[in-house]
Amino acid sequence: MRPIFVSNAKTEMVDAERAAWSMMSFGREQTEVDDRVNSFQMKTESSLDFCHLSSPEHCHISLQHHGPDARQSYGYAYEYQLNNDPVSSSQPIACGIVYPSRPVPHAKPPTHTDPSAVLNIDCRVCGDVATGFHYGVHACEGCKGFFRRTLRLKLAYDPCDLNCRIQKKNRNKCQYCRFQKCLLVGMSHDGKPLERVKLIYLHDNLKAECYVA
Amino acid sequence: MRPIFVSNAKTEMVDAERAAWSMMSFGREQTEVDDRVNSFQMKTESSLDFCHLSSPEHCHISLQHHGPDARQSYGYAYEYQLNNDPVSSSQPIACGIVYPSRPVPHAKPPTHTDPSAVLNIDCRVCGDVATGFHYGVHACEGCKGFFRRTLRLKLAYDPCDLNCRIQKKNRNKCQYCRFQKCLLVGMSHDGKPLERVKLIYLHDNLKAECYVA
DNA sequence: AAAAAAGGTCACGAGGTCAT
DNA sequence: ATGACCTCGTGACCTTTTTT
Repeated sequence: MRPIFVSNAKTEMVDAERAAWSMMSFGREQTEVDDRVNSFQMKTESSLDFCHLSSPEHCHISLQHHGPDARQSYGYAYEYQLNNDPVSSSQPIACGIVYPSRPVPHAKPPTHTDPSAVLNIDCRVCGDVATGFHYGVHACEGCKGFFRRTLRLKLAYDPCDLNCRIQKKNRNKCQYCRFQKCLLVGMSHDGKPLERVKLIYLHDNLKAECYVA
Repeated sequence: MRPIFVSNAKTEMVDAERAAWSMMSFGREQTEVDDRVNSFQMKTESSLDFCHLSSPEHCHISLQHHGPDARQSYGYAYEYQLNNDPVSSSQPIACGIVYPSRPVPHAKPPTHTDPSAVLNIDCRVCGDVATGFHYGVHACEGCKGFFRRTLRLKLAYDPCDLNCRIQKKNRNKCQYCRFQKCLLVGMSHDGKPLERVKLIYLHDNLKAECYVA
């Protein structure tokens, strides 16, 4: 767990009015990294723009390379903290994923059927493996389809006040609570819940997509 | 029943922590095979990674091709044994299905209503023809319905300590032992017992999905 | 042109039905 | 009570549209 500092990264605010970012401290959770990632760490070890976040939360970042040898998973997790107070410390925030913004040339593009290409990030609704950023949040194919069907067919489910915990193995047990969870984590048909999402370009082909969870 | 050995297969552990596989011996139950399958047998006639299995059981593997002529069923059953002890012998385990990892283009996938497409797999409870993967195991319509009713109506059966052998022709004779058998082979209301599933890549487009039941 | 996300498809299995 | 048959929600996989 060697803490590093990231700064001077090129950032793109998805919702500039609301968010501003503060100093981040990273804690590496995994020891194995490849050369490119090490160099990324070298280059980014400086200081980020300050930002505010309405509801700071714990944060995980997962790194992934889709290089020529993508079959060896490079995924590993970061934790970092942002401060609402630009000067002082320690309210942890946001959750996201870091991945190359575009694949290395000659690298086989990852496909759905290629197990090595799976994002190392969980579906925010049920915890299954997320296949992408769907309706504003990282979600698995199941929750993506469920949300799409619900809106498209204007489905209404039997109300439930048990606030069921939605997990992969039981996500089909309570449609009402599953849909509530979809809304809770920010799924929206009108595009990304922009005020919660922010992109950080950490390195040439490494991009962080962070959001408040 | 010509026994073959499979090894050096690329494996993907669904639950790497739990399972490790041992030497497998296959016994062909059907004599008619097409060229591709013969070549598969040639190529894979070597030795598998060793593994442990918590509860070894009898095992069936069914091969299936979804080739251009998928309407002719290529399904046939394998029996094989795995050993917990990598060196010596004979505790049979696991049950699975082998199929191409991706369908051949233009091949019509088999459908439910197509009689030729019926899985050549036995119900793990009574040995009748399985109609699918129900409650986590391959089961016939009868045992599927029986298990569903038992849970849904919370039925309790007269205890029996005879450990009755459940077969198609006598499966309705002892409800208690039938339900015990359902549980024994791993039937579960919570969906597939995923932690028990393992994929083995036997050949380019042949994949085995094995589970301990 | 390429990547990502939205949207469509359909085999599959859970659960219901009802003649037996 | 059983089980053959049925309906329908699900989600893996695919195509289309949008974004970069």
